[in-house]
Amino acid sequence: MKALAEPRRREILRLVRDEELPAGAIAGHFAVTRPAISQHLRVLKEAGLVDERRDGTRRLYRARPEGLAELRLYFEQLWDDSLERLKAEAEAEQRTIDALPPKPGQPHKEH
Amino acid sequence: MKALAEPRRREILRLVRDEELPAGAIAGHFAVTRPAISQHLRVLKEAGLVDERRDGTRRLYRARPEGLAELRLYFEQLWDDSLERLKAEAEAEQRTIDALPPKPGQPHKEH
DNA sequence: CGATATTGTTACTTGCCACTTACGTTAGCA
DNA sequence: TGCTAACGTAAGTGGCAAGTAACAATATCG
Repeated sequence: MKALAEPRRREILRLVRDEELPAGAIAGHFAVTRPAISQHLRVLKEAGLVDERRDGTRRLYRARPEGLAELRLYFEQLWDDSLERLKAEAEAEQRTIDALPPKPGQPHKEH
Repeated sequence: MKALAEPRRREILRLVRDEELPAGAIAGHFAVTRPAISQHLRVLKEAGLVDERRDGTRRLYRARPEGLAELRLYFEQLWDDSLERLKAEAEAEQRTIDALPPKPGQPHKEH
């Protein structure tokens, strides 16, 4: 998640999304030095967002679809949970109201 | 996107995901001071991820589902494009192979 | 084996961000 | 009209992260 916070890393990820690219070619697309791109690639690799393959002295990078899918799932779950919980909570509250007619204060709802 | 990079902000967002909470109650869940939480809330508000509502001296915060949906859409698009492009590329390569039967070396796929 | 090319790694500097302390603001109440 | 409570805001500090320069590692070619 933190790996995607950096705009440059998102650009890199978009570059290697379709085709496998060597580190030098990736660095050629930006106005920063190769070491900077190399570090970005390491962050992306550790985050599971890109795959590295060695070919001679070069290293080819490509986006890892599973990593993207994982992030997508995270947001989907956050969103769906929001709807589900809202519904479940409304129902539970309704049951509480039905069960305790004269009680004025809600006992749970803690933190 | 950068707003979600901070773990504490993700926690805050999860807290106000279901129920509306005043700033003090939110700060009570963490070991940091209220001003820190206040700043986090401002970032989340500017990112369109939470809504603020004033009630007397208090300010109530709640997650904004549209903000989450937008982020989810971003990842979905990134993922879907990845699949589409991968398929299109595979088909294009297949056509290339079909078109040049006696050529020993692949013209593209440069390395 | 020596020379070159491609890349990663380390040490360092710079800039941003999270946090705290102190102060300002607004609403409710005696 | 004061007094308090619940916030936000401003200024300052510490730490992490991005970038650069110099160095190290590995493979290819003569």
